[in-house]
Amino acid sequence: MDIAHEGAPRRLRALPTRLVNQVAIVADRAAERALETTGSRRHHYALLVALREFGPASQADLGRRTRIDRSDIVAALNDLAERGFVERSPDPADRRRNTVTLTAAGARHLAELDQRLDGAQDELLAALSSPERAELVRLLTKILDDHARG
Amino acid sequence: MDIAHEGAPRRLRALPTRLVNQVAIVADRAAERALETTGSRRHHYALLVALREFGPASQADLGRRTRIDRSDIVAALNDLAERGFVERSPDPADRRRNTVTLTAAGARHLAELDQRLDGAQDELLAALSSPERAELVRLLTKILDDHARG
DNA sequence: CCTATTTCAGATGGACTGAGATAC
DNA sequence: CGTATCTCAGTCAATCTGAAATAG
Repeated sequence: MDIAHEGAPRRLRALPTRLVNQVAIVADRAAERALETTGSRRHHYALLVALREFGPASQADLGRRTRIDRSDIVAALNDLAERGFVERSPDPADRRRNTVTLTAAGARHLAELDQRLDGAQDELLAALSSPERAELVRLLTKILDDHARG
Repeated sequence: MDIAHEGAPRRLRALPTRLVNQVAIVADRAAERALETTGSRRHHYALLVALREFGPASQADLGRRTRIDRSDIVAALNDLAERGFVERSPDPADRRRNTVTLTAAGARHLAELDQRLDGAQDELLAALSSPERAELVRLLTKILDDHARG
């Protein structure tokens, strides 16, 4: 028999660092489950989204946009390129860089992931009203913007 | 040069599962840094808090209270027992169980961790007002309570 | 000379699984 | 018998570090 979150110590229930950590576990599980059958993970999704929104970019740029580590970018792009969802080509203007481009197949794959992840959001936030969801997003964004300036 | 969170794709900035995940990274780092010199980590802290709040408990109970996996409980309690912060004794009423007890040294150590973690909360939530912090805790708790019932 | 980009090899900590031994 | 507890061994995805090769 499982004890619900109400069974946790008061101190832990009121500790924001812990609270955020626990909600992230639930959130990550929901996102993982949503992507389960797609062959993609959160990193792949974030990279595809960045390419759709900003157009072709270098790997270093993608890392800054998504906050994914340079080294994990390499691995995720290898996967995506193998499946034909992105293409890597050398940047003639700066030969250290790869220009990464979203393919048509990649855009279609991304649309599918979008839908599945919308479902994961609803699952995570089922207990919250629309204004509550908006407020949560606002507060989390405020925290993140504050720390990204550090 | 690092791009702030404002530089992230709009879709990602508005995606709660992602947002929570990113804030959790910041939160975990703050908590880790706060505990850095203490020889304890988040698991140790959660276990000590549970023992203080509920008194002596079996390892299975501690796992339910803290949502730490049975197997990670074993490792964390090994550490704490080695340092004299908890004691394990067989439960005479049910000989499958260990009764885990907080020692005086453990309580002193816990008081130190409490203080350090208070600092980590302020660091994480620096950008939020008091009512905003309370609202964030309320919303996160609501999500967690909702999912703990699944 | 120093910095930036891509890549690889690996460390680390956390969440989790499976199985065995023991006891209810 | 089936179930619960404790323990160990080990998997897994994600975060992150260090260093090499190349190029600005």
